[in-house]
Amino acid sequence: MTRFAPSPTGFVHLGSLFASMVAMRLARQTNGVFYLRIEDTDKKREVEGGITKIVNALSKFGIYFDEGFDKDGNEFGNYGPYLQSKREEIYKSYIKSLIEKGLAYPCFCSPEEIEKQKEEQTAKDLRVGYYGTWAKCRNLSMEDIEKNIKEGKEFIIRLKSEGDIEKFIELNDLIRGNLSLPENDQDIVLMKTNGLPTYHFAHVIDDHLMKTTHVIRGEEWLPSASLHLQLFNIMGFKAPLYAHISTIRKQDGPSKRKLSKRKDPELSMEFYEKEGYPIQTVIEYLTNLANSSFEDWRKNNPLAPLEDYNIRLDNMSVSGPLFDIVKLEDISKTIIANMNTDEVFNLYNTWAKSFDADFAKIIEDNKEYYYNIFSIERGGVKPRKDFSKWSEVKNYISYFNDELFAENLVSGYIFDNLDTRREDIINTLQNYLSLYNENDNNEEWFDKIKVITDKIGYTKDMKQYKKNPGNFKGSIADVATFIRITMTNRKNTPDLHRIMIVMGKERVEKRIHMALEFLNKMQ
RNA sequence: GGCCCAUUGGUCAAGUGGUCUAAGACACCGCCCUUUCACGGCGGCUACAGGGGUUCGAAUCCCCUAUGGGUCACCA
Repeated sequence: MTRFAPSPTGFVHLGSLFASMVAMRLARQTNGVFYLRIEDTDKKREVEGGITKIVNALSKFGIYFDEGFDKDGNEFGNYGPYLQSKREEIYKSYIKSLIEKGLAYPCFCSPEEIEKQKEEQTAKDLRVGYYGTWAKCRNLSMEDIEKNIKEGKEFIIRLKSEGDIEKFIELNDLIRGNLSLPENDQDIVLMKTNGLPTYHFAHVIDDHLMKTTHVIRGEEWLPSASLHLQLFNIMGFKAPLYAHISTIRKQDGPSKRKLSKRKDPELSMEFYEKEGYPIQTVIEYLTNLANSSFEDWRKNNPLAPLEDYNIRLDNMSVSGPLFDIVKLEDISKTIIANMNTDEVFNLYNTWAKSFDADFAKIIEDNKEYYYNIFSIERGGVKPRKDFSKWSEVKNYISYFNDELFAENLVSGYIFDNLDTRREDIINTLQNYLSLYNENDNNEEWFDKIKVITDKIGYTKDMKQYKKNPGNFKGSIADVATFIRITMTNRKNTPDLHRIMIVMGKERVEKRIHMALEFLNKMQ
Protein backbone atom coordinates (compact mmCIF):
# COMPACT_ATOMS: atom_id res chain seq x y z
CA MET A 1 0.00 0.00 0.00
CA THR A 2 1.64 3.18 -1.12
CA ARG A 3 0.73 6.59 -2.39
CA PHE A 4 1.53 9.74 -4.27
CA ALA A 5 0.66 12.86 -2.33
CA PRO A 6 1.14 16.11 -4.19
CA SER A 7 -0.20 19.58 -3.62
CA PRO A 8 -2.89 20.56 -6.09
CA THR A 9 -0.65 22.93 -8.02
CA GLY A 10 -1.53 21.21 -11.26
CA PHE A 11 2.12 20.97 -12.15
CA VAL A 12 3.77 17.60 -12.54
CA HIS A 13 7.48 17.63 -13.05
CA LEU A 14 9.95 14.94 -13.87
CA GLY A 15 10.74 14.37 -10.21
CA SER A 16 7.10 13.80 -9.30
CA LEU A 17 6.69 11.51 -12.25
CA PHE A 18 9.76 9.61 -11.14
CA ALA A 19 8.55 9.22 -7.56
CA SER A 20 5.02 8.29 -8.56
CA MET A 21 6.24 5.82 -11.14
CA VAL A 22 8.48 4.06 -8.67
CA ALA A 23 5.68 3.98 -6.11
CA MET A 24 3.17 2.65 -8.59
CA ARG A 25 5.48 0.00 -9.97
CA LEU A 26 6.28 -1.12 -6.48
CA ALA A 27 2.62 -1.42 -5.59
CA ARG A 28 1.81 -3.31 -8.79
CA GLN A 29 4.73 -5.67 -8.36
CA THR A 30 3.45 -6.74 -4.98
CA ASN A 31 -0.26 -6.64 -5.79
CA GLY A 32 -0.52 -3.67 -3.51
CA VAL A 33 -2.61 -0.55 -3.71
CA PHE A 34 -1.44 2.76 -5.09
CA TYR A 35 -3.50 5.79 -4.23
CA LEU A 36 -3.56 9.52 -4.73
CA ARG A 37 -3.96 11.90 -1.84
CA ILE A 38 -4.12 15.62 -2.39
CA GLU A 39 -2.33 17.73 0.18
CA ASP A 40 -4.17 20.99 0.05
CA THR A 41 -3.54 22.30 3.53
CA ASP A 42 -1.86 25.36 2.07
CA LYS A 43 -4.53 27.21 0.20
CA LYS A 44 -2.02 29.59 -1.35
CA ARG A 45 -0.54 26.85 -3.47
CA GLU A 46 -3.78 25.61 -4.82
CA VAL A 47 -4.47 26.04 -8.52
CA GLU A 48 -7.86 25.93 -10.18
CA GLY A 49 -8.37 22.44 -11.60
CA GLY A 50 -5.10 21.32 -10.10
CA ILE A 51 -6.28 17.84 -9.24
CA THR A 52 -7.51 16.96 -12.69
CA LYS A 53 -4.41 18.47 -14.23
CA ILE A 54 -2.24 16.21 -12.13
CA VAL A 55 -4.32 13.10 -12.79
CA ASN A 56 -4.36 13.79 -16.51
CA ALA A 57 -0.69 14.60 -16.80
CA LEU A 58 0.23 11.42 -14.97
CA SER A 59 -2.17 9.27 -16.92
CA LYS A 60 -0.45 10.33 -20.13
CA PHE A 61 2.62 8.62 -18.78
CA GLY A 62 0.80 5.54 -17.68
CA ILE A 63 0.36 6.38 -14.01
CA TYR A 64 -3.02 5.25 -12.72
CA PHE A 65 -4.40 5.17 -9.21
CA ASP A 66 -6.39 2.50 -7.44
CA GLU A 67 -7.90 5.04 -5.12
CA GLY A 68 -8.07 8.79 -5.00
CA PHE A 69 -9.30 10.86 -7.90
CA ASP A 70 -10.21 10.13 -11.49
CA LYS A 71 -9.66 12.29 -14.55
CA ASP A 72 -12.74 14.36 -13.85
CA GLY A 73 -11.64 15.00 -10.30
CA ASN A 74 -14.17 12.63 -8.80
CA GLU A 75 -13.11 10.91 -5.65
CA PHE A 76 -13.16 7.12 -5.30
CA GLY A 77 -11.88 4.56 -2.83
CA ASN A 78 -12.69 3.29 0.65
CA TYR A 79 -10.30 5.25 2.80
CA GLY A 80 -11.30 8.78 1.87
CA PRO A 81 -11.65 11.63 1.89
CA TYR A 82 -8.50 11.85 -0.16
CA LEU A 83 -8.48 15.62 0.00
CA GLN A 84 -6.86 16.82 3.18
CA SER A 85 -8.99 19.91 3.60
CA LYS A 86 -11.98 17.59 3.86
CA ARG A 87 -10.33 15.73 6.70
CA GLU A 88 -10.19 18.70 9.01
CA GLU A 89 -12.40 17.12 11.69
CA ILE A 90 -10.29 13.99 11.74
CA TYR A 91 -7.13 15.91 12.44
CA LYS A 92 -8.85 17.99 15.06
CA SER A 93 -10.00 15.02 17.04
CA TYR A 94 -6.47 13.65 17.17
CA ILE A 95 -5.11 17.05 18.13
CA LYS A 96 -7.61 17.20 20.94
CA SER A 97 -6.50 13.93 22.39
CA LEU A 98 -2.87 15.00 22.17
CA ILE A 99 -3.63 18.15 24.10
CA GLU A 100 -5.50 16.16 26.69
CA LYS A 101 -2.50 13.92 27.12
CA GLY A 102 -0.28 16.94 27.50
CA LEU A 103 1.61 16.16 24.32
CA ALA A 104 0.55 19.30 22.49
CA TYR A 105 -0.34 22.85 23.42
CA PRO A 106 -1.64 26.06 21.93
CA CYS A 107 0.93 28.73 21.09
CA PHE A 108 0.07 32.39 20.83
CA CYS A 109 3.39 33.68 19.59
CA SER A 110 3.02 35.88 16.54
CA PRO A 111 5.18 35.36 13.45
CA GLU A 112 6.97 38.60 14.36
CA GLU A 113 7.84 37.31 17.79
CA ILE A 114 9.16 34.09 16.34
CA GLU A 115 11.22 36.03 13.84
CA LYS A 116 12.69 38.16 16.60
CA GLN A 117 13.54 35.13 18.62
CA LYS A 118 15.28 33.63 15.64
CA GLU A 119 17.41 36.73 15.20
CA GLU A 120 18.37 36.60 18.83
CA GLN A 121 19.33 32.96 18.53
CA THR A 122 21.40 33.64 15.44
CA ALA A 123 23.11 36.55 17.16
CA LYS A 124 24.01 34.34 20.09
CA ASP A 125 25.17 31.60 17.75
CA LEU A 126 22.55 29.22 19.03
CA ARG A 127 20.48 26.66 17.21
CA VAL A 128 17.40 28.42 15.86
CA GLY A 129 13.90 27.18 16.46
CA TYR A 130 11.11 26.75 18.96
CA TYR A 131 12.47 24.38 21.55
CA GLY A 132 13.39 24.03 25.20
CA THR A 133 13.36 27.30 27.06
CA TRP A 134 12.72 29.15 23.82
CA ALA A 135 9.31 27.53 23.65
CA LYS A 136 7.58 30.32 25.54
CA CYS A 137 4.03 29.04 25.30
CA ARG A 138 4.99 25.59 26.34
CA ASN A 139 4.10 25.99 29.98
CA LEU A 140 1.29 28.46 29.78
CA SER A 141 -1.21 27.99 32.56
CA MET A 142 -4.80 27.14 31.88
CA GLU A 143 -5.74 30.67 32.91
CA ASP A 144 -3.28 32.27 30.50
CA ILE A 145 -4.58 30.14 27.71
CA GLU A 146 -8.17 30.99 28.44
CA LYS A 147 -7.32 34.66 28.71
CA ASN A 148 -5.54 34.71 25.38
CA ILE A 149 -8.37 32.93 23.68
CA LYS A 150 -10.88 35.32 25.16
CA GLU A 151 -8.86 38.23 23.82
CA GLY A 152 -9.32 36.68 20.42
CA LYS A 153 -5.63 35.99 19.91
CA GLU A 154 -4.85 33.66 17.04
CA PHE A 155 -3.13 30.46 17.99
CA ILE A 156 -1.55 27.38 16.59
CA ILE A 157 -1.06 23.97 18.12
CA ARG A 158 2.46 22.83 18.77
CA LEU A 159 3.93 19.49 19.66
CA LYS A 160 5.35 19.30 23.16
CA SER A 161 8.49 17.54 22.08
CA GLU A 162 10.21 15.25 24.48
CA GLY A 163 12.96 14.48 22.03
CA ASP A 164 16.60 14.94 22.93
CA ILE A 165 18.81 16.43 20.25
CA GLU A 166 21.77 14.54 21.69
CA LYS A 167 20.11 11.20 21.16
CA PHE A 168 19.72 9.38 17.90
CA ILE A 169 16.94 7.49 16.30
CA GLU A 170 17.43 4.65 13.85
CA LEU A 171 15.76 4.78 10.48
CA ASN A 172 16.00 1.88 8.10
CA ASP A 173 15.47 3.50 4.78
CA LEU A 174 14.55 1.11 1.98
CA ILE A 175 16.90 2.85 -0.41
CA ARG A 176 19.58 4.24 1.83
CA GLY A 177 19.86 1.56 4.45
CA ASN A 178 20.42 2.21 8.13
CA LEU A 179 20.46 5.84 9.04
CA SER A 180 21.01 7.48 12.35
CA LEU A 181 19.12 10.72 12.80
CA PRO A 182 19.15 13.04 15.78
CA GLU A 183 15.90 13.15 17.71
CA ASN A 184 13.63 16.08 17.18
CA ASP A 185 13.42 18.50 20.08
CA GLN A 186 11.54 21.23 18.26
CA ASP A 187 8.00 22.02 19.26
CA ILE A 188 6.94 22.00 15.67
CA VAL A 189 3.56 23.25 14.52
CA LEU A 190 0.92 20.56 14.20
CA MET A 191 -2.02 22.77 13.36
CA LYS A 192 -1.99 26.14 11.70
CA THR A 193 -4.17 29.17 12.45
CA ASN A 194 -6.41 28.19 9.58
CA GLY A 195 -7.30 25.03 11.47
CA LEU A 196 -5.57 22.75 9.02
CA PRO A 197 -2.64 20.52 9.90
CA THR A 198 0.93 20.96 8.73
CA TYR A 199 2.41 18.38 6.41
CA HIS A 200 4.06 16.54 9.26
CA PHE A 201 0.92 15.97 11.24
CA ALA A 202 -1.24 15.21 8.23
CA HIS A 203 1.32 12.73 6.97
CA VAL A 204 1.22 10.77 10.21
CA ILE A 205 -2.55 10.76 10.59
CA ASP A 206 -3.39 10.09 6.95
CA ASP A 207 -0.81 7.46 6.27
CA HIS A 208 -1.90 5.64 9.39
CA LEU A 209 -5.60 5.86 8.59
CA MET A 210 -5.10 5.07 4.95
CA LYS A 211 -2.98 2.09 5.92
CA THR A 212 0.08 3.16 3.98
CA THR A 213 2.85 0.63 4.41
CA HIS A 214 5.46 2.26 2.19
CA VAL A 215 6.14 5.95 1.92
CA ILE A 216 8.11 6.78 -1.19
CA ARG A 217 9.11 10.41 -1.31
CA GLY A 218 11.92 12.75 -2.22
CA GLU A 219 15.11 12.95 -0.21
CA GLU A 220 14.25 16.49 0.86
CA TRP A 221 12.13 14.78 3.52
CA LEU A 222 14.98 12.92 5.06
CA PRO A 223 15.83 15.53 7.69
CA SER A 224 12.26 15.56 8.95
CA ALA A 225 11.93 11.79 8.98
CA SER A 226 13.10 11.79 12.57
CA LEU A 227 10.20 14.02 13.51
CA HIS A 228 7.78 11.80 11.65
CA LEU A 229 8.99 8.72 13.46
CA GLN A 230 8.58 10.60 16.71
CA LEU A 231 5.01 11.53 15.83
CA PHE A 232 4.08 7.98 14.87
CA ASN A 233 5.47 6.87 18.16
CA ILE A 234 3.58 9.45 20.21
CA MET A 235 0.35 8.66 18.42
CA GLY A 236 0.87 5.00 19.10
CA PHE A 237 0.82 4.20 15.39
CA LYS A 238 3.05 1.83 13.57
CA ALA A 239 5.34 3.84 11.31
CA PRO A 240 5.42 2.98 7.62
CA LEU A 241 8.58 1.95 5.81
CA TYR A 242 10.33 4.87 4.18
CA ALA A 243 12.12 5.11 0.88
CA HIS A 244 13.75 8.45 0.17
CA ILE A 245 14.45 8.90 -3.51
CA SER A 246 17.37 11.06 -4.51
CA THR A 247 16.66 14.12 -6.58
CA ILE A 248 17.35 14.14 -10.28
CA ARG A 249 19.96 16.78 -10.94
CA LYS A 250 21.45 18.55 -13.86
CA GLN A 251 24.94 19.68 -14.66
CA ASP A 252 25.09 23.45 -14.64
CA GLY A 253 28.59 24.65 -15.27
CA PRO A 254 30.80 23.17 -12.59
CA SER A 255 28.04 22.19 -10.21
CA LYS A 256 25.20 19.75 -10.12
CA ARG A 257 21.88 21.21 -9.19
CA LYS A 258 18.30 20.31 -8.84
CA LEU A 259 16.23 20.58 -11.99
CA SER A 260 14.54 23.95 -11.83
CA LYS A 261 11.19 24.87 -13.23
CA ARG A 262 12.39 28.15 -14.63
CA LYS A 263 15.68 27.08 -16.19
CA ASP A 264 15.02 23.56 -17.37
CA PRO A 265 12.29 22.94 -19.88
CA GLU A 266 12.90 19.21 -19.65
CA LEU A 267 11.54 19.29 -16.13
CA SER A 268 8.04 19.85 -17.35
CA MET A 269 6.00 17.01 -18.77
CA GLU A 270 4.78 19.26 -21.53
CA PHE A 271 8.29 19.34 -22.89
CA TYR A 272 8.15 15.63 -23.69
CA GLU A 273 4.78 15.94 -25.29
CA LYS A 274 5.77 18.89 -27.40
CA GLU A 275 9.06 17.40 -28.53
CA GLY A 276 7.22 14.19 -29.21
CA TYR A 277 9.16 11.68 -27.16
CA PRO A 278 7.09 8.52 -26.91
CA ILE A 279 5.71 7.92 -23.43
CA GLN A 280 7.59 4.69 -23.21
CA THR A 281 10.84 6.56 -23.72
CA VAL A 282 10.34 8.73 -20.69
CA ILE A 283 9.23 5.83 -18.54
CA GLU A 284 12.07 3.59 -19.62
CA TYR A 285 14.58 6.35 -19.08
CA LEU A 286 13.28 6.87 -15.57
CA THR A 287 13.23 3.15 -14.92
CA ASN A 288 16.83 3.04 -15.99
CA LEU A 289 17.64 5.86 -13.63
CA ALA A 290 15.94 3.91 -10.87
CA ASN A 291 17.68 0.62 -11.57
CA SER A 292 20.51 0.63 -14.04
CA SER A 293 20.26 -3.12 -14.43
CA PHE A 294 17.07 -2.41 -16.31
CA GLU A 295 19.00 -1.85 -19.49
CA ASP A 296 20.51 -5.30 -19.35
CA TRP A 297 17.09 -6.73 -18.85
CA ARG A 298 15.75 -4.70 -21.75
CA LYS A 299 18.55 -5.90 -23.97
CA ASN A 300 17.60 -9.49 -23.24
CA ASN A 301 13.87 -8.81 -23.46
CA PRO A 302 13.53 -6.21 -26.18
CA LEU A 303 9.83 -6.61 -26.71
CA ALA A 304 8.64 -7.56 -23.24
CA PRO A 305 6.24 -5.20 -21.53
CA LEU A 306 7.85 -2.90 -19.04
CA GLU A 307 5.64 -4.29 -16.29
CA ASP A 308 7.59 -7.52 -16.39
CA TYR A 309 10.59 -5.77 -14.96
CA ASN A 310 10.64 -5.45 -11.20
CA ILE A 311 12.07 -2.28 -9.77
CA ARG A 312 14.11 -2.82 -6.65
CA LEU A 313 14.37 -0.05 -4.12
CA ASP A 314 17.60 -1.30 -2.66
CA ASN A 315 19.19 -0.96 -6.09
CA MET A 316 18.30 2.67 -6.38
CA SER A 317 21.03 5.22 -6.35
CA VAL A 318 21.63 7.24 -3.19
CA SER A 319 23.46 10.06 -4.88
CA GLY A 320 21.40 12.21 -7.19
CA PRO A 321 21.68 11.14 -10.82
CA LEU A 322 22.33 13.66 -13.53
CA PHE A 323 19.65 14.08 -16.12
CA ASP A 324 21.05 13.03 -19.49
CA ILE A 325 19.02 13.91 -22.54
CA VAL A 326 21.49 12.13 -24.85
CA LYS A 327 20.87 8.85 -23.09
CA LEU A 328 17.16 9.47 -23.19
CA GLU A 329 17.35 10.03 -26.94
CA ASP A 330 19.28 6.84 -27.44
CA ILE A 331 16.63 4.93 -25.56
CA SER A 332 14.02 6.66 -27.63
CA LYS A 333 15.66 5.73 -30.92
CA THR A 334 15.71 2.10 -29.95
CA ILE A 335 12.11 2.17 -28.84
CA ILE A 336 10.93 3.79 -32.05
CA ALA A 337 13.10 1.44 -34.11
CA ASN A 338 11.31 -1.50 -32.54
CA MET A 339 7.88 -0.19 -33.41
CA ASN A 340 6.05 -1.46 -36.46
CA THR A 341 4.85 0.85 -39.20
CA ASP A 342 1.33 1.07 -37.82
CA GLU A 343 2.54 2.23 -34.45
CA VAL A 344 4.92 4.81 -35.84
CA PHE A 345 2.36 6.05 -38.30
CA ASN A 346 -0.36 6.37 -35.69
CA LEU A 347 1.78 7.86 -32.96
CA TYR A 348 3.28 10.35 -35.34
CA ASN A 349 -0.12 11.37 -36.60
CA THR A 350 -1.47 11.82 -33.13
CA TRP A 351 1.46 14.01 -32.27
CA ALA A 352 1.28 15.99 -35.51
CA LYS A 353 -2.39 16.73 -35.07
CA SER A 354 -1.55 18.61 -31.89
CA PHE A 355 1.77 20.15 -32.76
CA ASP A 356 2.00 20.39 -36.55
CA ALA A 357 -1.52 20.56 -37.89
CA ASP A 358 -0.51 21.57 -41.40
CA PHE A 359 1.68 18.58 -41.92
CA ALA A 360 -0.88 16.33 -40.27
CA LYS A 361 -3.34 17.46 -42.92
CA ILE A 362 -0.90 16.68 -45.70
CA ILE A 363 -0.44 13.18 -44.33
CA GLU A 364 -4.17 12.73 -43.91
CA ASP A 365 -4.65 13.60 -47.58
CA ASN A 366 -1.95 11.20 -48.75
CA LYS A 367 -2.28 8.47 -46.21
CA GLU A 368 -0.99 5.60 -48.28
CA TYR A 369 2.05 7.47 -49.53
CA TYR A 370 3.13 8.47 -46.06
CA TYR A 371 2.38 5.09 -44.63
CA ASN A 372 4.77 3.65 -47.18
CA ILE A 373 7.37 6.23 -46.30
CA PHE A 374 7.22 5.21 -42.67
CA SER A 375 7.55 1.59 -43.67
CA ILE A 376 10.96 2.03 -45.31
CA GLU A 377 13.49 -0.29 -43.69
CA ARG A 378 11.20 -0.87 -40.76
CA GLY A 379 10.47 -4.16 -39.10
CA GLY A 380 13.58 -6.00 -40.24
CA VAL A 381 16.24 -7.50 -38.03
CA LYS A 382 18.30 -4.34 -38.21
CA PRO A 383 15.81 -1.53 -37.91
CA ARG A 384 17.04 1.98 -38.49
CA LYS A 385 17.43 4.37 -35.62
CA ASP A 386 16.72 7.54 -37.42
CA PHE A 387 14.76 9.62 -34.99
CA SER A 388 14.22 9.90 -31.30
CA LYS A 389 11.20 12.16 -31.27
CA TRP A 390 8.30 13.04 -33.49
CA SER A 391 9.34 16.62 -33.95
CA GLU A 392 12.31 15.37 -35.99
CA VAL A 393 10.24 13.39 -38.43
CA LYS A 394 9.06 16.10 -40.75
CA ASN A 395 12.52 17.30 -41.56
CA TYR A 396 13.69 13.75 -41.95
CA ILE A 397 11.13 12.80 -44.56
CA SER A 398 10.60 16.21 -46.12
CA TYR A 399 12.11 15.30 -49.49
CA PHE A 400 9.24 12.92 -50.13
CA ASN A 401 6.94 15.89 -50.24
CA ASP A 402 7.09 17.69 -53.58
CA GLU A 403 6.51 21.13 -52.17
CA LEU A 404 9.03 20.79 -49.37
CA PHE A 405 11.49 19.32 -51.86
CA ALA A 406 10.99 22.29 -54.17
CA GLU A 407 11.53 24.68 -51.27
CA ASN A 408 14.74 22.92 -50.46
CA LEU A 409 15.90 23.26 -54.06
CA VAL A 410 15.71 27.01 -53.98
CA SER A 411 19.30 27.06 -52.78
CA GLY A 412 20.33 24.56 -55.45
CA TYR A 413 21.41 20.94 -55.62
CA ILE A 414 24.25 19.84 -53.41
CA PHE A 415 26.29 18.00 -56.05
CA ASP A 416 30.02 18.17 -55.35
CA ASN A 417 32.53 19.26 -57.98
CA LEU A 418 29.86 20.28 -60.41
CA ASP A 419 32.27 21.97 -62.76
CA THR A 420 34.21 18.79 -63.49
CA ARG A 421 31.44 16.26 -63.08
CA ARG A 422 28.47 17.93 -64.68
CA GLU A 423 28.72 15.81 -67.82
CA ASP A 424 29.00 12.60 -65.79
CA ILE A 425 25.94 13.45 -63.79
CA ILE A 426 23.93 14.28 -66.88
CA ASN A 427 25.09 11.06 -68.44
CA THR A 428 24.15 9.08 -65.37
CA LEU A 429 20.70 10.54 -65.22
CA GLN A 430 19.98 10.11 -68.90
CA ASN A 431 21.11 6.52 -68.78
CA TYR A 432 19.13 5.92 -65.66
CA LEU A 433 16.03 7.38 -67.25
CA SER A 434 16.20 4.94 -70.10
CA LEU A 435 17.04 1.92 -67.96
CA TYR A 436 14.76 2.65 -65.04
CA ASN A 437 11.94 0.23 -64.42
CA GLU A 438 9.81 0.77 -61.36
CA ASN A 439 9.23 -2.96 -61.02
CA ASP A 440 12.89 -3.88 -60.66
CA ASN A 441 13.85 -5.66 -57.52
CA ASN A 442 16.85 -4.54 -55.55
CA GLU A 443 19.27 -6.77 -57.40
CA GLU A 444 18.05 -5.81 -60.83
CA TRP A 445 18.10 -2.20 -59.85
CA PHE A 446 21.66 -2.36 -58.61
CA ASP A 447 22.76 -4.20 -61.73
CA LYS A 448 21.59 -1.22 -63.73
CA ILE A 449 23.60 1.10 -61.52
CA LYS A 450 26.59 -1.07 -62.37
CA VAL A 451 25.88 -0.76 -66.06
CA ILE A 452 25.75 3.00 -65.79
CA THR A 453 28.97 3.01 -63.80
CA ASP A 454 30.71 1.20 -66.65
CA LYS A 455 29.20 3.46 -69.26
CA ILE A 456 30.46 6.67 -67.75
CA GLY A 457 33.87 5.17 -67.05
CA TYR A 458 33.67 4.94 -63.27
CA THR A 459 34.78 1.88 -61.32
CA LYS A 460 32.70 -0.77 -59.59
CA ASP A 461 35.65 -1.92 -57.54
CA MET A 462 35.27 -0.02 -54.31
CA LYS A 463 38.25 -1.72 -52.66
CA GLN A 464 40.62 -0.60 -55.36
CA TYR A 465 38.98 2.78 -55.49
CA LYS A 466 39.44 3.33 -51.79
CA LYS A 467 43.09 2.38 -52.04
CA ASN A 468 43.83 4.72 -54.93
CA PRO A 469 41.04 7.11 -55.69
CA GLY A 470 43.35 9.08 -57.94
CA ASN A 471 43.49 6.21 -60.43
CA PHE A 472 39.81 6.48 -61.27
CA LYS A 473 37.40 9.00 -62.64
CA GLY A 474 34.94 8.04 -59.97
CA SER A 475 33.25 5.07 -58.37
CA ILE A 476 29.92 3.35 -58.20
CA ALA A 477 29.37 5.16 -54.93
CA ASP A 478 29.49 8.42 -56.84
CA VAL A 479 26.92 7.16 -59.28
CA ALA A 480 24.60 6.24 -56.45
CA THR A 481 25.18 9.64 -54.91
CA PHE A 482 24.23 11.39 -58.17
CA ILE A 483 20.92 9.59 -58.17
CA ARG A 484 20.44 10.06 -54.45
CA ILE A 485 20.88 13.79 -54.69
CA THR A 486 18.62 13.95 -57.69
CA MET A 487 15.87 12.21 -55.74
CA THR A 488 16.34 13.76 -52.33
CA ASN A 489 18.96 16.49 -52.53
CA ARG A 490 20.68 14.78 -49.62
CA LYS A 491 23.81 12.75 -49.30
CA ASN A 492 22.47 10.52 -46.59
CA THR A 493 19.20 8.70 -46.85
CA PRO A 494 17.80 5.26 -46.21
CA ASP A 495 17.91 2.68 -48.97
CA LEU A 496 17.69 4.46 -52.31
CA HIS A 497 15.93 1.69 -54.15
CA ARG A 498 13.18 1.56 -51.54
CA ILE A 499 12.83 5.31 -51.64
CA MET A 500 12.21 5.27 -55.35
CA ILE A 501 9.66 2.51 -55.08
CA VAL A 502 7.75 4.56 -52.54
CA MET A 503 8.06 7.72 -54.60
CA GLY A 504 6.62 6.03 -57.66
CA LYS A 505 7.55 6.18 -61.31
CA GLU A 506 6.06 9.53 -62.09
CA ARG A 507 7.79 11.35 -59.27
CA VAL A 508 11.11 9.65 -59.97
CA GLU A 509 11.06 10.64 -63.60
CA LYS A 510 9.97 14.14 -62.79
CA ARG A 511 12.84 14.60 -60.40
CA ILE A 512 15.32 13.37 -62.97
CA HIS A 513 13.98 15.91 -65.43
CA MET A 514 14.21 18.63 -62.83
CA ALA A 515 17.83 17.84 -62.14
CA LEU A 516 18.67 17.61 -65.83
CA GLU A 517 17.09 20.95 -66.43
CA PHE A 518 19.13 22.44 -63.63
CA LEU A 519 22.35 20.91 -64.95
CA ASN A 520 21.76 21.96 -68.52
CA LYS A 521 20.93 25.49 -67.55
CA MET A 522 24.34 25.80 -65.97
CA GLN A 523 26.15 25.53 -69.27
C1' G B 1 26.61 28.21 10.24
C1' G B 2 24.27 23.51 12.79
C1' C B 3 22.51 18.79 11.37
C1' C B 4 21.85 14.87 7.66
C1' C B 5 23.31 12.47 3.10
C1' A B 6 26.62 11.53 -0.61
C1' U B 7 31.52 11.15 -3.69
C1' U B 8 33.77 4.60 -8.88
C1' G B 9 35.63 7.07 -16.25
C1' G B 10 32.57 12.93 -19.78
C1' U B 11 27.40 10.60 -18.08
C1' C B 12 24.23 6.50 -15.79
C1' A B 13 26.26 2.90 -12.94
C1' A B 14 27.83 -2.83 -11.17
C1' G B 15 30.35 -3.68 -6.74
C1' U B 16 28.26 -5.35 0.41
C1' G B 17 36.65 -7.54 2.84
C1' G B 18 39.96 -11.86 -1.40
C1' U B 19 36.69 -14.15 -7.78
C1' C B 20 38.83 -6.07 -9.06
C1' U B 21 45.39 -6.01 -13.52
C1' A B 22 37.09 -2.80 -11.38
C1' A B 23 31.17 -5.20 -15.31
C1' G B 24 27.70 -3.20 -18.59
C1' A B 25 25.27 1.03 -21.11
C1' C B 26 25.43 6.11 -23.29
C1' A B 27 28.96 9.57 -25.41
C1' C B 28 33.63 9.95 -28.02
C1' C B 29 37.63 7.78 -31.33
C1' G B 30 39.38 3.86 -34.78
C1' C B 31 38.53 -0.42 -37.85
C1' C B 32 35.18 -3.90 -40.42
C1' C B 33 30.53 -4.51 -43.12
C1' U B 34 28.60 -1.16 -46.99
C1' U B 35 26.04 2.45 -53.28
C1' U B 36 25.34 6.99 -48.83
C1' C B 37 23.67 7.33 -43.93
C1' A B 38 22.12 4.47 -40.27
C1' C B 39 22.04 -0.50 -38.15
C1' G B 40 25.34 -4.26 -36.71
C1' G B 41 30.26 -6.35 -35.41
C1' C B 42 35.24 -5.67 -33.37
C1' G B 43 38.62 -2.68 -30.73
C1' G B 44 40.22 1.78 -28.03
C1' C B 45 39.83 5.88 -24.47
C1' U B 46 38.88 7.27 -19.54
C1' A B 47 37.43 5.86 -12.87
C1' C B 48 37.51 3.82 -6.90
C1' A B 49 37.91 12.54 -4.38
C1' G B 50 42.64 13.18 -1.08
C1' G B 51 45.14 11.66 3.38
C1' G B 52 45.55 8.53 7.49
C1' G B 53 44.26 4.02 9.96
C1' U B 54 42.04 -1.40 10.87
C1' U B 55 43.38 -6.08 8.29
C1' C B 56 47.43 -11.27 5.82
C1' G B 57 44.27 -8.55 2.30
C1' A B 58 40.13 -2.46 1.37
C1' A B 59 36.40 0.52 -4.05
C1' U B 60 34.10 -2.13 0.14
C1' C B 61 35.12 -1.00 7.46
C1' C B 62 36.79 3.51 10.76
C1' C B 63 38.72 8.69 11.23
C1' C B 64 40.10 13.46 9.15
C1' U B 65 40.02 16.85 5.00
C1' A B 66 37.95 18.51 0.45
C1' U B 67 33.89 18.85 -2.76
C1' G B 68 28.70 18.37 -3.95
C1' G B 69 23.62 17.99 -2.36
C1' G B 70 19.60 18.38 1.15
C1' U B 71 17.45 20.69 5.42
C1' C B 72 16.86 24.22 9.36
C1' A B 73 8.47 27.78 7.72
C1' C B 74 1.74 28.52 10.34
C1' C B 75 5.28 25.19 2.11
C1' A B 76 4.66 20.64 0.90
